[in-house]
Amino acid sequence: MSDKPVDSLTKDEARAELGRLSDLLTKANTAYHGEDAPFISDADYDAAKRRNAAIETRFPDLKRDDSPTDQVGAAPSEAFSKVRHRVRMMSLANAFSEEDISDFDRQVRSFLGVAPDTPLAFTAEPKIDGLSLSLRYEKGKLIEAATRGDGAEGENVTANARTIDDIPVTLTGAPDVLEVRGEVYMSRADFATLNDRQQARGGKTFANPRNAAAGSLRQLDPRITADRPLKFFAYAWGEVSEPLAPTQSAAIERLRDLGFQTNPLTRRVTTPDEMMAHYHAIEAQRATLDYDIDGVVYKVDDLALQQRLGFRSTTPRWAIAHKFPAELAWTQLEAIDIQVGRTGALSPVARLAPVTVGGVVVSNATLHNEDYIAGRDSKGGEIRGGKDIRIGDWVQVYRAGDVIPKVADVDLAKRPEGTEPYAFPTHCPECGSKAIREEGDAVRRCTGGMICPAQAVEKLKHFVSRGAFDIEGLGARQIEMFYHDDQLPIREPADIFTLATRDAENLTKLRNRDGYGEKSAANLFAGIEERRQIPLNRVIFALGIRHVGESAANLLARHYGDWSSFETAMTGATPEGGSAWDELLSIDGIGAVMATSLVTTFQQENERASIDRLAAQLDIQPVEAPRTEGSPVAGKTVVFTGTLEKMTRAEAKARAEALGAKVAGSVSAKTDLLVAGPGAGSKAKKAADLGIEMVDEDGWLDLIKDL
DNA sequence: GTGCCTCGAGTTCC
DNA sequence: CTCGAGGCAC
Repeated sequence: MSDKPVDSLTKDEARAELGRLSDLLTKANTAYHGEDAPFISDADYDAAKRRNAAIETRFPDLKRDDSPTDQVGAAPSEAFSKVRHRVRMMSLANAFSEEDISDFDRQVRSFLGVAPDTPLAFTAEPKIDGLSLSLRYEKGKLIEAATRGDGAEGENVTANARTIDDIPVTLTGAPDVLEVRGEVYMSRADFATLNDRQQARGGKTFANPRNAAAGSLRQLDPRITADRPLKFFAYAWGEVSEPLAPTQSAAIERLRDLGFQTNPLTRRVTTPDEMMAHYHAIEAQRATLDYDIDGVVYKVDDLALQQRLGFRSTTPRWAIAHKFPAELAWTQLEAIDIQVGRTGALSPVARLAPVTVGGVVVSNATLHNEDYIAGRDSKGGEIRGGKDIRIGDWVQVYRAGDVIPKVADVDLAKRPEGTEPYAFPTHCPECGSKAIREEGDAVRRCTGGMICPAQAVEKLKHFVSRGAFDIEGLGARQIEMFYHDDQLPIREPADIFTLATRDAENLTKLRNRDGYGEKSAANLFAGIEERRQIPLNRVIFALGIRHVGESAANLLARHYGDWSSFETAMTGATPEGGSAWDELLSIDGIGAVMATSLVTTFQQENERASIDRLAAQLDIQPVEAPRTEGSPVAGKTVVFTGTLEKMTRAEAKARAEALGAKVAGSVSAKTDLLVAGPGAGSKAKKAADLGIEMVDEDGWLDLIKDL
């Protein structure tokens, strides 16, 4: 790229350079998105893009049809290809107190049926404050490295991972398939040196070692990553073709033997007291370590037990992270703003004088709700000793779980004179409708419904969000823009699917707008078109009905199967009762509150009409109950009774559900199978009366043994 | 009725 | 990530 100042370019030079820049940026984009090695750095990419824009501003008539300025979503941060994890990368549940730790020990024992006095081993290791990485080795060769991402899908950073010294490129004596997981981090000393160097060069400095490690790993140019002093500790694994060892501690040793760095402060402990002792020992060393840690992780040592314990929706039952107390900071509360959510909830947000806490500058913090500001909890009890929060107050903030800033305390001694308790608004700041608090509800909600623009926009954002329609090129920012657009508005979900038709009829085309070009407009329309065909569960979730999230939407979709059955059921049911209502409540996981929310939504004329307009635009795919391949209990209703000797209730239930069965608590005509252990009483008798199939615990295990 | 366990909703920062 | 609420087992 030429260095000649934009101001002094002749028109011919400008035309030629726009061509070169367009070519360069297009190639760079392709390289980022595809398999090719990226060939220019973040900084060069940005510089080229800025120069391109500057030239276009000076010579608007030279702007090309394929101008890189119009390529929406080509930001470098979206540049890595996606990798689906074959074994999910879970997060960990957190513990903050000794009590949480003994709860964890108790829960594990009760799930497994291990008596309190029987020793149960755990590993305890420091929790490194970096970013997790999964390394896939096949036949001893590193073939792929991926970040955690959302746990299911991460980013491919293989080229960058290869440059890290602690990550072996080949392994000897490893299983054919081995996914090693661990933490990429930067030592404190290296972080300080890097920041000095960056500063000297006029580059950007990082707020903390964690950000520096994250920023370095996600460089588009692996040569930059190679230049950054990243390190890696291995502490877990994903897919393996053969077991590494019978225990967690032995598996970690095996990883060390294979050539990985493992943390030297890892210990084996057997009681909550020992866990606490090791926690305090590590905490005492924290300041002298050369890397940041934010707690201690405990894992059940025996891998067979880990497998029995299994997973909750996002976390394993066999591990927990014991976090160090959060860092605190004092600052002044400048204002309280009210945000309106998609359900109309009025949420107060604290605007703070910027303050550094936990290595990050914080200027906003959540204030939860009315009661939290007033110093009351939801049951009318006191929090912060009953101290209320006022504008102008000095407040103590911390980052809960090291992420979300919260206001913890108020310094009454520094309270300015003449302050008043904060008067929570009784009307929606966005639409002026009355905001009311229902009996027993902690939040105040705007009653404006679809009239309220804030609610409408938030609902639309939810509609296009990840678990819902997830339309490429139509994110929160675009929704905001289209909602306020007079030429081509999106005011309700159905409008999204008429966008292309309306654009075709309009005089001002989307492709001629700021921020859009021929290509990006076409991409958006294609992205929308792609989602016209969509599974029922996503549609139900996308509607954004209160209390109906992803999980409830799945249950409903599975139960009703197709859109017309679902809609007929929702419009036919009334909270007063009747067969449609009873059927709704019979779904495991759907209670009266969810049912009422669903039914009242479909009863409101305007909501109903809006939903109908949407459905008319879509090709909604039916959802089949998950056919668990070859499972003899798929779709069956199973009841466990009596004493189970080889597994606990919770375990039996989790296992049965994983095989597609529904587990009920009591025997009824709908029960398909009763698993009766010794001491089975009335349930066994009732099952016999109803002629329901019965097996004992061994019979059950035999039934599912091949799965 | 009480006490788990999960899910849903709202939120921050880079 | 956290809090509150919903659902369900005991």
